[in-house]
Amino acid sequence: MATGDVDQRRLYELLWSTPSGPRRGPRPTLTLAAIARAGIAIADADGLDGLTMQRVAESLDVTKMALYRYVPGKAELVALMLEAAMGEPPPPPEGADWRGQLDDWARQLFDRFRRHPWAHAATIGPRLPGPHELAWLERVVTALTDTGLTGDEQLDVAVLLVGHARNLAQHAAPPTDAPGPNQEAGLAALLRGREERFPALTAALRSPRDGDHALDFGLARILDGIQALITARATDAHSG
Amino acid sequence: MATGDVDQRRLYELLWSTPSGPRRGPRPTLTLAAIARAGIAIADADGLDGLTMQRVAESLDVTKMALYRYVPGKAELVALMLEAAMGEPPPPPEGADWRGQLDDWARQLFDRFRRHPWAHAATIGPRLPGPHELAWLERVVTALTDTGLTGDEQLDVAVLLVGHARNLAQHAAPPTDAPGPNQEAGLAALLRGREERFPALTAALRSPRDGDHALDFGLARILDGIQALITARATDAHSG
DNA sequence: CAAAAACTGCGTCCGTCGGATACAGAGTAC
DNA sequence: GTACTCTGTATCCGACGGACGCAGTTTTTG
Repeated sequence: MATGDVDQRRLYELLWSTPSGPRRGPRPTLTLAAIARAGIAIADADGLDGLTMQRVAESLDVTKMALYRYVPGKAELVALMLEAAMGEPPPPPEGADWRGQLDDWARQLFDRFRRHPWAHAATIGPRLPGPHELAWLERVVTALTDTGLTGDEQLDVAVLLVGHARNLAQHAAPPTDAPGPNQEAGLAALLRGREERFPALTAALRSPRDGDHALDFGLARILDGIQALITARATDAHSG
Repeated sequence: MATGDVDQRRLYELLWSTPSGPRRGPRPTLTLAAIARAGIAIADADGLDGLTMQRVAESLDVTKMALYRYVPGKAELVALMLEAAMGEPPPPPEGADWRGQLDDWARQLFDRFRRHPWAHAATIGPRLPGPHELAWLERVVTALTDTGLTGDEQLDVAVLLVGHARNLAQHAAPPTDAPGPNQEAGLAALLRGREERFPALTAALRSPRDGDHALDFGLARILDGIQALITARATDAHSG
């Protein structure tokens, strides 16, 4: 990853254009989808640092330079991989209210991020979103329609939720991983011998630990906060 | 950034060891702090991709390889930069309750992340935290002592807040930047001509936009949610 | 049916980056 | 003063992203 420059115009066409009509010349041996799939497999295993044009090409039985006929560069390849890895958003659970919908939505997104650890790094900074990404966003706003929240607030909720899901995916190990030593074990080791410097942390770690509930905890607090706002809005509207 | 391997033992010594006693040989011309400072200046300007050992060395009037006498590699340099860039946590505002303390804490952290956009990428995945990072954590847990939350929950609150501050720093432009076109302007342009595909998003963007309040909004919801939990706990304790 | 046009895949080359290694000189302890 | 140790440096290497131009193949046009 030493390429920070993205060809915005070409990336837009790659993300949003429909398959074009009849072309001249020999027919391509590869497809964008296949290239993205190959890249995802490599990045899932070895991260974005392990993702090289060379390896992608090898896994497709092509030369490295052949890829550049399809993709302008590595940055755009990662963007395509991200769009493919996120995929279509799942349908909202039937009969669920806004809270049930958002809860499910956040957990599904968390799962996507956990399955593709490189996705976190790939979603830093301003980006050109793809159709799938916008479809995920659309789901949140749809769930919040008729709750009394303004459009701004609906988008802010989306930002808040996607941030939480993404952040917690980095703390959690990928699903295939063995249990292994978690973050807090290392924290406890670090604190040993420094108890008087970090007394509150030491005390917090002394209490009984039962599994990792950070996703659930944060999600519950966020949804509680949103619920309080919606309730307040409804009360205002009725009384005003 | 093509170095994902970190020498954990040496990094621990670099982050946590005190300056050692008298040494033999010629005295070093550089200090770890000066190197980290130089790296921060470069990364602030051009990001982690613009940060090369060569450039850091040049800005210190040394050869590239001289840096490796102080730092095992680039990954460890970034870790040191992060520790220096975050700095000591600010003192809690006087007389503030837990909510006031956490609100101020989150905004201060947000500010640090906004000033150093590369810090987001530098904090992905499991890491060895430095003294400053643990001191920031300690502040949160201290603020939540005697609120009735368990140690687990106090840590979960910290994860939740740091995630929000960090996530929103990436949406906001660095403080020195001109206003410029924000994210939502690009979103509106993307939606043009696709209104029937993303009806809810289109509607949300049609409502009046007045500035970017995503940080405030999310922070308020999170703190509301925590407050609700604390209140419920207190009620349980009194009635049980 | 022939020829031009367009597009694909590939071989070669280059600049840059992170890092290993070995060496010469400088400063300190005995 | 002498031996030892640590510093800064010069040189070298492999890997990577990407530019460029060539040859072959397929479709369109006369």
